[in-house]
Amino acid sequence: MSKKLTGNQIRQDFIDFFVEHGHTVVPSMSLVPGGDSTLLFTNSGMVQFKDVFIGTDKKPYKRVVDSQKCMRVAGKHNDLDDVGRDDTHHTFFEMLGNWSFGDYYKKDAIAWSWQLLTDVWGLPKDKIYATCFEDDQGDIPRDDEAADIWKAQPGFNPEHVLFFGRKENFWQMAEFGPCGPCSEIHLDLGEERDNLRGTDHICGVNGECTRFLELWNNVFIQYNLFEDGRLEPLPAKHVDTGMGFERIVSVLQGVDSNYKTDLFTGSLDVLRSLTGHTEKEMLADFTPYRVICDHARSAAFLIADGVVPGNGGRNYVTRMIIRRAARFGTKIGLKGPFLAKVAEAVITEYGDFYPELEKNKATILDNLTREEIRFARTVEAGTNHLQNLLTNLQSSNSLLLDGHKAFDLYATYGLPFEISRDIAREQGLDIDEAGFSAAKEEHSKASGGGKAMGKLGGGDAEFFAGIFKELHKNKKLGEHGVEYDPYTSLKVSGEVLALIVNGETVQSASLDDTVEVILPKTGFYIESGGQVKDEGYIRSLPLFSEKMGGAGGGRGGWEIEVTDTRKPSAGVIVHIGTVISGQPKVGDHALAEVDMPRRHDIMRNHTATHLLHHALHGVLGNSAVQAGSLVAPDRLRFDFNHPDAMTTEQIERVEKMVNEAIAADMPVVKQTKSLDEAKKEGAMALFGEKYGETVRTISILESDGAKAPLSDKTDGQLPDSRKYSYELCGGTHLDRTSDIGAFIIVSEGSAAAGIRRIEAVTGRGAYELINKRFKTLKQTADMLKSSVEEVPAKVEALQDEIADLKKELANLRAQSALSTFHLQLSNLHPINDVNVLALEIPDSNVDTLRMLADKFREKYPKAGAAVLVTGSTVIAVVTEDLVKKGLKAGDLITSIGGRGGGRSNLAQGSLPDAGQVKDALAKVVKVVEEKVK
RNA sequence: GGGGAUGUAGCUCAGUGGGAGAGCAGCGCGUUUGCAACGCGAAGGUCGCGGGUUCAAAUCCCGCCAUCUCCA
Repeated sequence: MSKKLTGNQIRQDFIDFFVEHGHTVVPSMSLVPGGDSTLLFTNSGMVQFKDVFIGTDKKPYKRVVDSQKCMRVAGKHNDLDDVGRDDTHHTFFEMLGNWSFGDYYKKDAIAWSWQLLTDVWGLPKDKIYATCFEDDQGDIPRDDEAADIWKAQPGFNPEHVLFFGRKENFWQMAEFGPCGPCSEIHLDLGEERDNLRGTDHICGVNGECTRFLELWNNVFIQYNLFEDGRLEPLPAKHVDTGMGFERIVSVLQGVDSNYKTDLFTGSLDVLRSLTGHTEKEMLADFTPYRVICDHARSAAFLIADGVVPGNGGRNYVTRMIIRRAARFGTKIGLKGPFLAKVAEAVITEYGDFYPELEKNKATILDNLTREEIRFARTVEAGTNHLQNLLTNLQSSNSLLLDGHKAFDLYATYGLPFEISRDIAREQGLDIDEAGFSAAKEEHSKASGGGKAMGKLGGGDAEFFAGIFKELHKNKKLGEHGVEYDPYTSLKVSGEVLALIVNGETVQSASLDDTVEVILPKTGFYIESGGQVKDEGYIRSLPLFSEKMGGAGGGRGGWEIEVTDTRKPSAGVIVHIGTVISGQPKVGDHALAEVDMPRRHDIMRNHTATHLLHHALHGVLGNSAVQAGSLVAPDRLRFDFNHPDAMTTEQIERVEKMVNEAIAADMPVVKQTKSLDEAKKEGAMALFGEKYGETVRTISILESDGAKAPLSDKTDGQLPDSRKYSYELCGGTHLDRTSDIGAFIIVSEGSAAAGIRRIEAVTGRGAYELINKRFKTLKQTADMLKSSVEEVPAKVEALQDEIADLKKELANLRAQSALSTFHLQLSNLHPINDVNVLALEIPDSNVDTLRMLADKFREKYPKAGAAVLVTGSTVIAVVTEDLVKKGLKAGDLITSIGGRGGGRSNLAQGSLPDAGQVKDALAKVVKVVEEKVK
């Protein structure tokens, strides 16, 4: 520990050490776990190897070393509010790990841990403790093997082996399945690091204070736990280790806080330059600094992995993290967006090891600033609402703001509780915190707190794994199981290996049965990467004899219509369909044929999707990355990160670019190569997608090489031409872009906050759309008696004409109404000193009647009453002095047989029977006479 | 995925079933001018979209869309 290592060196030391011991370096998987819907974020190193331990995935290597990005933020207890209040917790952290998949075991794992910690990094041997497993329930044997290995390490104090029970030292992934004992390495940091010094507490390994630090966990996966409680040794034993990167860095740099390591120095310096605090001032109120640095780091990594702030799921977590950081920023006097500056420091610190940060720098900074601005707006609007509430509170002589109301501010207007409380307290008021919590609880329940997981049970997988084992044993299937080739084998013949009806294996199926069929090989595409599954047919083939009237036609011939294809378990692919003729039997020879026209439509849409993706980058910039995709036969849907709606002009440019690429007849080249190589060449990979070691790449080439390869190749050089688009993709694609035919964007809209969605059609779909639209247009042109080109001008002229006519008509009607009205007005004879007018004005409307009513009142500000009718609409107006005498306008309407009401001096309604207008009007005079008598 | 809120003039918003408004911006005219402002006038609206209830809907109910927001 003489010279101080940097964080980056420490990470590299770890990796180098295990590479020297034969490990392969594997890059961290994305924070968004691919193919695992049960997990919000990658939360430990083992996530990307989970399937290896379960046995459904195999890797080409047996020893691996990595540093895995992890997020722990939305667990059972939402501990986000606690992160940053102490020196060890983070939302984002790195987990260093070395792995053995059925290769080395406890002996090497422990010895290497010891060597790395003591020889390479020089930690004091007498301060290191190791815990081993001893079952507190007495069922599982004590892990003496590990304990003995520890005691044999040179310089290790044998008394430092301690035994703990299931809670501390037994690891299981789930209720059942692979599991095993683990051995943790703890470090005694010395008495001075005991935060509970002088109090009565357990001071030891797994104790209560901070003196002993858990550094590294070595998990030894050696058992398989069955549902009946049976524990069987696994044939292949694994090692899974994890060391908290930030912890080891703090130890090796001799600091008492993760936040005092050089991992955070850059961020803290930026922050201090913004606040103007000295280091001493900063440490005196360290929490805001810790929160901001931690959250800025998390947000930067999340956005780099495509998780932009939003209002649902992972995106929501990103938003909460950013907003919490922004809130703590105001606590140390920061005004306006500042997180982008902190994130820049994060990118500088981590960019070398995690190139995705550098690559997405602009997106990261932009998203942070946008979210801060959005948050500021939300807080301002929320504060206005709060102020209204507080003002009401003060005028009602109350001091405590109702908790439900405060929660409403939070849940509906997004104003954080702390901000509400601070503002209230500034005004000598407070908020009912208990009521707030109660409301929160209610809300949490109302929005589906106890929602169950998806239907993805493990039972299916076990059932099919059993079938696979059986078929493998009988040499019907190789060790890789059913051969899957959706690219070149669209017609495949083979023996029916298994039939499953109603969840049970059967020897034969009958007409109309829904059946699952396993064949040795298939070309049916399994839904993946947005591309939908294939449909098609499986038909019986005559086995030995010559053809008997074609496939499915002969005696014993049968046919199954395939509607779905799935991979329920490693090595097994099932075709799901309905028997539409005959009786399929296990052992029959069959031909599986993909519905080719449908598949061809899908391929057009998939290749077009890649062209669209590229065009979006060209028009909107590289931050417009894919956020979701659907490739169906009749349409394609593409979601991508973009903050604003696209303009019509942008949409047109994108559409044009894609169609130009189609017209250019570009070759589409499919290759398989190593993930590393593809990434190095700059192939676009998708967030949240799980890739194996070898990947399939789709390149669309800008210019046509003379002998461009047109089908899958596993080696060889591409012709010397630039790549127009280059993506990792397992989907099926055309050989040339011209095969797409045409590409039309049908709609552009919003899919979620910050995510836009484009829907488009190609090929046949595009033709149908064009045809339909053209027909409509032609029809319109015919109706307008114009050419298609002249339609817009014609319609515009028509609209203008209609508007003019409408105005003119309205004027004429008003004039005519006015003249009728004036005529009557001048002939008015007062009855009992009241000027009564009852008048029908044909072809008028409410607005005109009102206007006339006003004129009436102008002329007779006193002692006037009028009823005006047009069609079934009636308006009554009465001057104030008469209202006081008891004549209300609404009553006037009802008393002449109408329905309606309004204000006392002006009412509006209708006469139910249009034929009775004259009678109704005749009544007016009588009613008025009656009332004002 | 679920709960809540919002959608009215170019912008910020008011308008709790009966005459669509204010402030700012923009336009015209005028006064004044050190900067600037002030006065007057006109214009600008499918009240998000679609149904329903009602004599009558910006307003009430239902559905959809969009935006904001919380929860999982």
